[in-house]
Parts: sequence; structure tokens; C-alpha cells
Amino acid sequence: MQLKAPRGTYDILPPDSSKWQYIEGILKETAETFGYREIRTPIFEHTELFERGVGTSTDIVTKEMYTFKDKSLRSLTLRPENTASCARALIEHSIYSGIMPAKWYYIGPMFRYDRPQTGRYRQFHQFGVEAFGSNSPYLDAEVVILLIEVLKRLGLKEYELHINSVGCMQCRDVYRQKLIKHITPVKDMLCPDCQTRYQQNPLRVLDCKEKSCHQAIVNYPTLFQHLCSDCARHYDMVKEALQANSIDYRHDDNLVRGLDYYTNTAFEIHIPGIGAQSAVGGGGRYNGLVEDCGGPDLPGIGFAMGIERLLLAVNTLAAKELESGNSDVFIAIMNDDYELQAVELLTCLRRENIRAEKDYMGRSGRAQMKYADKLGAKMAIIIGDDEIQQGYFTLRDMQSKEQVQIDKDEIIESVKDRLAKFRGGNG
RNA sequence: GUGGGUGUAGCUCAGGUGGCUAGAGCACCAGAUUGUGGCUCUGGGGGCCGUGGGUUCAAGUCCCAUCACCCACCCCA
Repeated sequence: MQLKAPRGTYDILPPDSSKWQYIEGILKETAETFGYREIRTPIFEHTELFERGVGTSTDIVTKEMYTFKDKSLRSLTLRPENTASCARALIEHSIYSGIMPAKWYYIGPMFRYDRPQTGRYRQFHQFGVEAFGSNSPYLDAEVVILLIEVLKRLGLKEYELHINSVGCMQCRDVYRQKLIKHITPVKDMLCPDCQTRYQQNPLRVLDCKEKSCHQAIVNYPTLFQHLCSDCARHYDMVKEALQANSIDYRHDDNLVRGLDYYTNTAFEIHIPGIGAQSAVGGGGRYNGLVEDCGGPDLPGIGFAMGIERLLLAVNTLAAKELESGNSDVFIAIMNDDYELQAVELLTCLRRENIRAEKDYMGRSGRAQMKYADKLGAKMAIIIGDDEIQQGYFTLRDMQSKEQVQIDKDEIIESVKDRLAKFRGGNG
């Protein structure tokens, strides 16, 4: 049997890789503009970090982790997300004793054992930001604004921002009891999934898609109505800040994010038309996380975006062609005696940062020109008997077919001049 | 983990009810044009027909299993 990439993984080949570079560039640039610096954490961590940080009741921890034992029988896990690692790094390096807030962004692969489908892979890529050490609602807003700014810079105009507040540990607990009281009399009418959700995390029953479940729990108390005064005020201030930035959002009572560490603000971005997995980004506040991971009682907020899903959305726009792979100059030799001259000139051009190419397949002169054309070379340098005997190179403009003889000592300068004109001319 | 769909050349796909050396377009390579690209023409290389088993004189075609991909559930980014 032929070896293939493991299920749910895939290769990113040229020319697609340049799309990735383009998107990653925008993500990094935007984050840096907002004052976030890059953090790179290990791809695997102690399994315990995710159990504590993500939460043992979540699907991620109970059935989606790639966990293995190393040769010393340590239990390690390929990171399913990066927030817990950031909290760990914050604690491990005592970052909290420095300037606060600590603002980080990351970009890289994550791993979850899930059934693959459109926009969902076992190795997938996330961009995310985390800000530790401040409970300011305006920081919540900053993070959301950053998320929206990324979409804008990518040219994505159709998206829905949903936000909610899941309260603090105290008001959420009060609410949870009320909700259980409301659901218990009708629990037999719930779908099988909700029967178990009701046991583990009754809040999840709220965003079940089954109509019968909605009908069963109709007029349920909302979390929004049960926020304590601090949490309600915090939520109001976040919304005010978003309004001040003309960012449209929709309060969504049913938005209950899956990870255990969320408190207060929770948000999600959906883009229609990219399949069932339409959440391109989501996040929120996680004021209990750092302490849960063994650090001080420090608040935090952040989000993560799925790059594969962003790419799906960008592709539906038929985004402008990125012609980064094209060569500037192709060196064609009309006689294989001149290989060495070609090799030498090639290096000289490249040292001037000119994208230069030559043939390595023993092609005929004609085939070399065809190859140059496929590479998208703007010009060709032709080396034949006449050129060598008389000490010049023939420089051909591939578009106009115009050819000139250039003294071999002036070829580099001449190529540079012409390239500058190409770039200026095409805007 | 559950359900549905699909696996034939690098890619997109043809191959009624089983029957000679498995086809096309595109791509790739070469030649026409031995010192010159895009168009055209000619030729060429490429296939364990996803894999394993079964039925049959005979399987790309029928049956079973398995794997992979796609779509959806679930969950999430």
C-alpha cells in the first residue's frame, strides 16, 4: 500500500503555500500593530496541563487528544489549543511580575482527534492572541476589534459576531442551579445528546439544534438575566466599546463556549458559505485559568482563529492572484559548453536578489525558452557561440520579444535597471 | 463515535445487463523549428482500475470486508 499523509492531515504545496504566507503575514502584522508580540510554545505538553487548563468535562480532553507516553513513560499530549500553554509559560517565567498586561499572539499547528470534514482537520492551524493581567472590559473590546480588523484586512465583509457573557464563577453557579430546576421536569423530552449534556453541562442544552429540545425548555431563564452586578456592568462596557468602534454584534443568549475556562465575555465569529464548520474564530475571558494552572489569580482574555477556515472564506472571494513564484530572469545556453558561464552568472544575479533560474534537465535551446516562459520569467539572457566569442550577452524581453546585446560586464546593472522599470511600470 | 456519498493516469473524468493488449481531455517530455517561448501539428512516457478476499471459464464491472477522501451529525477553530 502506498504511504499517504495520515487521516485528517495534508500537505501545503506551492502555489498554495504562498496563500498561507500571505494570510500569516496579515495576521502577524495586525497583531503587532495592536501591541501583541509572538510567543512560541512547545507542540506537546504534559497531558496534565490540558486536563487542568482546558477542563476534564470537555470533548477536547475526553476524546480528542493525541496523548502518548515518551520513553521515560511521561504522559504527553500534542497541543489541542494554545491558551493553556500560554498560561503555563506565563507562570513558568513569572511574566506577571513584569509589565502588565502581557500581550501575546501565536500561530501554529494544533491537534485534535476528530472526524475530518470541510474546515476540520486533525492537524489544523490556529492564530490567536492572549492578554493576561487585566480585567478591563476595554481589553475585551480590543481583542474583538483585533479579530474584526483581521477579517477586514483579508477583505472578508460577510461575518456575524455573536457575543454573550457567561458570568463569573459565582453568578454562573446560581444560574446553573436555576436552569437545572427548569429543565429537570422536562428532561425526558430532551434528545439523547441533551440527556447527557444535562448531566455534564446543562448550559449546553441551550444551543442544541433539535427543535424538540428548544420546545421542551421554552421560556428558560437566561444567563444574561442572572449576571451579578459586576458581571452585568462588565458586559455593558464591552458592548459600549464595540459600539464606539462601530462594530456590529449580536447578543446571543445561547452562546456557551465549550471550554471550561471561560468567564464573562464570550464571542464567536461565523462566516456563512464555508460549510457546516462556520466558526472561524472564537474566544473570551478566562479569569480562572491562570490560577487553575497553579499560578496567581490573574485574569486573561483571548481568542483563536482557524486558518483553514479563513482560507476557505478567502478562497470564495477569488482573491487576487499572488504571483510570488515567478522568476525575473532565465539564463538560456545554446550550447552545453557554456554551463559554467551560466552557473556563474546565475549566482551573481542571485546575490543581487534577482530571481534567476537556469535549466537543469539538459533541454534544447528551444525547450529552455519554453521552460523560461512557464516560469514566468520577465527576461532571458541568452548565451551562445556568438556571445562568448564577442564578449556580450543577449538580453531578451520575454513580453516584447525585443533583444539587445549587452556587454558582459554590464549585464547585472542592465538587468537591474530593466527590473526596476518592470516594477515601476506595473504599479 | 453515528449516518450518507465517492474511490479508474499527476489532474478532471469516460468505461449499458461481466468478455481481446483499459480510454479521452488537460498536464508532462520530445520533435516539426539542431541559436529563441506563448499558437498549431505529430509522437512519447506514464495505470497492482484504493486494498484484501469471494463468486465466475472470465471481474474496472457483481458480492463482502477494509482503508481513504467528501458531505452531514456531534464538537469546535
